[in-house]
Amino acid sequence: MPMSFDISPSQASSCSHCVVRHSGICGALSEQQLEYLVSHTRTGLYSPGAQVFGDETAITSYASVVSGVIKLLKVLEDGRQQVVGLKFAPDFIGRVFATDNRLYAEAASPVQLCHIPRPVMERLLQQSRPLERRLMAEILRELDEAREWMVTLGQKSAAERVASFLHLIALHVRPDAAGCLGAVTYELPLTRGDIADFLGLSIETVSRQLTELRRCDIISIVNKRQVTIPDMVSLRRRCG
Amino acid sequence: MPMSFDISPSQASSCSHCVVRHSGICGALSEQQLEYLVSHTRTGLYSPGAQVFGDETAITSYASVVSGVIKLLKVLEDGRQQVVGLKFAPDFIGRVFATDNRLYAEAASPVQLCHIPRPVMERLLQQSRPLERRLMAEILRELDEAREWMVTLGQKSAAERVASFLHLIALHVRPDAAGCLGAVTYELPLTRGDIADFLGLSIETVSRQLTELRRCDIISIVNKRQVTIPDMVSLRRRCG
DNA sequence: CGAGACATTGAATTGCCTCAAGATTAGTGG
DNA sequence: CCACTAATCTTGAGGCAATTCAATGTCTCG
Repeated sequence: MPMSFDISPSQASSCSHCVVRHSGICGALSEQQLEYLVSHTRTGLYSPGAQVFGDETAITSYASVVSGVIKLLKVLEDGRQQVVGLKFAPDFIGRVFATDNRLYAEAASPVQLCHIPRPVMERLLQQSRPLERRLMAEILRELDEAREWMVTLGQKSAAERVASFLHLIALHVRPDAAGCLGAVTYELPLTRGDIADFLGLSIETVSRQLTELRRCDIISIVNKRQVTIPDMVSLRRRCG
Repeated sequence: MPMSFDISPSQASSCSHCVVRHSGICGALSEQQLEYLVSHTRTGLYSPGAQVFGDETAITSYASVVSGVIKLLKVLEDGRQQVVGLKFAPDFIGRVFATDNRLYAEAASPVQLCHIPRPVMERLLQQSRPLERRLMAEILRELDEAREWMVTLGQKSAAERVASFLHLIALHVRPDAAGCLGAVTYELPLTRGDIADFLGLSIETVSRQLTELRRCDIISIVNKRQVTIPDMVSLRRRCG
């Protein structure tokens, strides 16, 4: 089992101007459906490490990330764990058309979620084909990302993995950064331990590779978390 | 680029009793829709190593596996490649709702496919919500499998990876083998090289681990390919 | 200020890869 | 039918990258 701080989410009452309105799946809904959804939504706040969904538990609700980062992880009996996905706002979380979860969802940073009760989501999915399409698009993107990451896990060296991770986060923060010439700066949403679990490396190796990248002026880091990438092209060259 | 033997598929005319009728996605269609589909289907035969779909090429058709095994793989500039998925009958192949491929699809064993032209598939998807649901279910399963495999690639030792691979194939051949007491025998659909690319290991390491499993009587192998697993439980214990 | 979590750095170990040489199999043509 | 070649697989020896173990450094918060 992953470390579970068991911080129960602060439950707020339904928020009419919840960010879910602007989120991924909600552009697919009519005014009326959106009204229905929002009136059945609950906001949850989670501290880093708090468990949002459990493995092998019944699915009672889905969620949409309002802010922060969620890590999806799988755990082996002996405690080894692998982060198999990261969820940023406005991603949707949950296995639709299934009855139970197959992984843990944990807050990586402070997270705000909009919880959607399962029956509500199922009713909307039944009604709205655009919603189903939107969801399908998101799942296909998840599949692409998972396969991309399989290449990193299976083929790349530690140095390349760490570079690929920094690159991945940069693209999430600044989606147009791919061809961007200017510097990109962001706050790392994961601890070294989380990064290690994501990359299939040890904490020490992650740390060493970050140091090496800093030594080569590919990145600079202040306060352990604030990352600046002066040149995305140089970083990309290190991704393998 | 992966080795491309460029064996062009033998094109047969549309086959009225093509196995596509019994395949995964086709149970979701009406008689009329099935008729429409089958009349626009072409059979293709591929030899091991032959490319079915290319990376970064336009999507002109989808396919359904009739027999044999397809490997989906991603390739880095320097030639390293990672198998990111295996497709067995009656799996569906292709990125729906997208315009271009993001990976290579290659025959691992001799393969028979049913090709479905893109416009045909899109029209059916537009018409049939059950088909869309069926496809969604298959994509969700692919996502589950990809994440399961990420754990293997990121966390497991070479010995555990090889055991996990043999276990995976066993479950495909005999889906009920999970709790099965009897022996399971099958023909390996992949070469040592393919297995290595799937597991993120070298060919030599795969070979050594197979030898080791044989030495411990977890498996027996005849003619390099014919694998027998006398006890699935023992094998599972080695999967980590 | 002190405690605890998180991160960095070093030294020693090990698991897997690389390189290299044989063994086995399948396919080919004399 | 059998030698010959090419491809695939196995096995061994040595090297290296990443892990493990251990110690130190840094930040946060009561």
